[in-house]
Amino acid sequence: MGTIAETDLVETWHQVLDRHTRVMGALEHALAEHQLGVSEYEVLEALADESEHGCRMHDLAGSSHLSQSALSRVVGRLENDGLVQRTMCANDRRGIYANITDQGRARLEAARPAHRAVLERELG
Amino acid sequence: MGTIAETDLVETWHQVLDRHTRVMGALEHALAEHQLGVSEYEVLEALADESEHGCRMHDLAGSSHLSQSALSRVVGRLENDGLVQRTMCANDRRGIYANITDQGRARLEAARPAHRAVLERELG
DNA sequence: GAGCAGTATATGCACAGACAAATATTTCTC
DNA sequence: GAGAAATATTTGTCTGTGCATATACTGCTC
Repeated sequence: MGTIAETDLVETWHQVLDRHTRVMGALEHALAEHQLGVSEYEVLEALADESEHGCRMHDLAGSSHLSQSALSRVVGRLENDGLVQRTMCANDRRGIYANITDQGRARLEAARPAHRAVLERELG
Repeated sequence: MGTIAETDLVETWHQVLDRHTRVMGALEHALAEHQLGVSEYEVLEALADESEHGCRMHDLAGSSHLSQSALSRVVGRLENDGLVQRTMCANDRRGIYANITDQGRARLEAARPAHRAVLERELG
């Protein structure tokens, strides 16, 4: 019995891995046509749901599956592309708010159907 | 209705991502104490289930979630560590068989409980 | 059997990500 | 209020991965 449960567990994990790899690959491919990486899309998605003043980097890192340094670089790329703007926080001058720009919102909305289509095809 | 289904789909994907990140991180941490990466462990695991003569690189790449080049490097590392041996195939001299060594089998068995424990804790 | 398409593997290159350290600012403590 | 501990962010560095390419070999076609 113990052996069977163990085997099932490993099998479950392999299935998770397979699904992750498959969906991730398809997303990368689909988003590339919109000049977006998967991480970039996710950050834009998170920022679009935020209120006016944007979101602190720290909180953004918490809600993404990225490390703080990785997030910093993703936002850096997005800022270079004009999709996000970084502004210093007045209260706490350590903090930095990331705001999605109109251009960022437009890019996100342009890519959203392709993103959704992949999830429907791969997970539905 | 369409909107609700769409939201669920994105949420499902985020859950998959979260779970993947969480388990992956825990596995990396647990296997590090056995001087093994997640990919290295998976390849050893696959080779241990193989018959005597090992497995062709090509087939191994197919059964892993890695690209062909990534697999080549993983096996290279494992060979450097003495856990795997590469032998040319006599019939088809393009082909290369990867065999797990006794040392590789020992390392795998040493790490297996930790691997299983993580899966039980994170997926069970 | 010479050449050519197909297959198996390894390598050059570029890039994204993690960890640790550096920098800047706040908050706590005395 | 001065210094110390804590927090937020960026950057240096290293590693693993994918794509494209190079190399080696097979099998087909003529």
